[in-house]
Amino acid sequence: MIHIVKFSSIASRALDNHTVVLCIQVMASHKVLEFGDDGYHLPAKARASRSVRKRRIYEKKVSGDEKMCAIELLATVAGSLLLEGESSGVSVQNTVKKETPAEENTVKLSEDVDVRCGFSSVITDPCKKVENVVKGDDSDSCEVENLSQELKLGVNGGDARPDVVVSIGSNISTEVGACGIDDGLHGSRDDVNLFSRDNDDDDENFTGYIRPRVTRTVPRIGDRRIRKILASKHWKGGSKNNADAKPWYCSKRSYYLHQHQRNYPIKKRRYFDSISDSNSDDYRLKAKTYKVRLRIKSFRVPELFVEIPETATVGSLKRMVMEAVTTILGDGLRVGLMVQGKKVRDDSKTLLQTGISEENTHLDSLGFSLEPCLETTSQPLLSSYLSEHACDDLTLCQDSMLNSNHDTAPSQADDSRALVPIGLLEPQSPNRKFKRTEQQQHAAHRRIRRPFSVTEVEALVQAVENLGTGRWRDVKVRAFEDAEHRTYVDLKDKWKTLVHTARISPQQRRGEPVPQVLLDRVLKAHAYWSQHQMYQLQSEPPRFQQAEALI
DNA sequence: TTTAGGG
DNA sequence: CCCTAAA
Repeated sequence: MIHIVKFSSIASRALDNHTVVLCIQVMASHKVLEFGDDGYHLPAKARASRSVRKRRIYEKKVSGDEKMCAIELLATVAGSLLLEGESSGVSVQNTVKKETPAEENTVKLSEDVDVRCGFSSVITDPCKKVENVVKGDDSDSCEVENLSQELKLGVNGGDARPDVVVSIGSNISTEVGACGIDDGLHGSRDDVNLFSRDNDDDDENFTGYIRPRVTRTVPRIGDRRIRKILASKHWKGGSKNNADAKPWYCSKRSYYLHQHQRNYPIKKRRYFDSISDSNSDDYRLKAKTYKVRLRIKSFRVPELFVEIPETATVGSLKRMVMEAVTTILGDGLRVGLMVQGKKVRDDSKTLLQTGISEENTHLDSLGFSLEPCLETTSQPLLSSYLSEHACDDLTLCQDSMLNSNHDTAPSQADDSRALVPIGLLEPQSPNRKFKRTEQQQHAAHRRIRRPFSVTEVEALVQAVENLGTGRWRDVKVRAFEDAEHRTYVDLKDKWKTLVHTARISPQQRRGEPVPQVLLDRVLKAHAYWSQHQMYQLQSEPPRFQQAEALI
């Protein structure tokens, strides 16, 4: 059962040499939710209100270059997901001391990470429009000195897979490790660090990052190379491609794992061996009872693009990031497991069968991922907390999440438990709870269904007869001005369905029957305006009533 | 913001 | 109803 999940930190970086590092601490399934050094709490309103949303501004697509020019915000939540095995009773704590906004275009991130157990992971982002959420919060326009450009924060699509992950922030080095069940016999339990990026200057334009337990100055970033990283085409991708979406980092991870295998402390390989019972009646028997504890050392939130005026305060920025993160978490996450680059989907397999507990050897290529929750079998990981405390506030978030996720292959939704039998996951109860709320959430977002009454249909038909089928705004003003809940889009949609209804047999129609006479008028008007669209485009649209006679 | 269509 | 590309 996962008791504690924390985002231990989040770092963002601006392109203009200004760096802002934010830290977030999230304690899922508990109530703590700190944000940065302000002790930020889960926003009471992480979702833009309907009204806000309504008048949200649609922006022109930002050109690639514009995007680039905009502050490249590297939002990296290098957090630690702490697992607390209930059975073992091991309580893990992760402490991250936050950052120090620098005055000189640099920021120091100092932290003290002490994570005992966890697994590194990456959230393959689900959300594709955090902007919406964020926008709802543009009210705070205070002063900010360090941000000179507009921060563009965006969340990549479902199957985002950046070439590179640039992380500044803590826990960048992902660590995957395993240790025997904590029996206290092994006082020393070094972290298995498979990812030391130290010598990894790469080919990938890593510009800098901070490792745990290190205080370091983030290099200034003025280099456009970053763009490549952030604006990587790989980040985009329709949700429909989610079917085969794998956590983008998988391959990368493997890569790094191999690259850094040498860093793997040999002594660790003996870790399990030492666990064997001293009495060791039967080694093999004991072996089967081995327990593996996996570590989620950190995980990143892929990308967050936030739009914030330069006059905003750091505090508001943090809030935005918070909301973005919340959004991502809001939809729930599930765990994906990868062993040696292969996704393990068969939940029934034992770890032994998967080759995880036998020797440590396989751990080298063990990888976890946090993925968007899908389908009904999904395993919301962090959502339990959210569902309990922030459901109402995450509607919009959920919306976007859902929209970007429901196209995903359901087949992925079943591998989450493969490696969690350690009792780290305890999905059942929290899950169901989440489920309900999720649906409720969805329902909450979607406007309530309001079937058109015959009277309304009449009014609509009348208006269309006169105005034609291309002036919904006018139809609205003219016939539904007072019907606040009927937008011109609604009217347009209704007309669409009316035409359809009129064309199908009465038996196939549903809902309150529309008088045939009206349907006839619908058809007639539709036919008419189809023939006379030209008039609409031109100056003198003939009156339907009159023109009708001509037909 | 509206329009026009697909989902 | 929703979501959006386009206009």
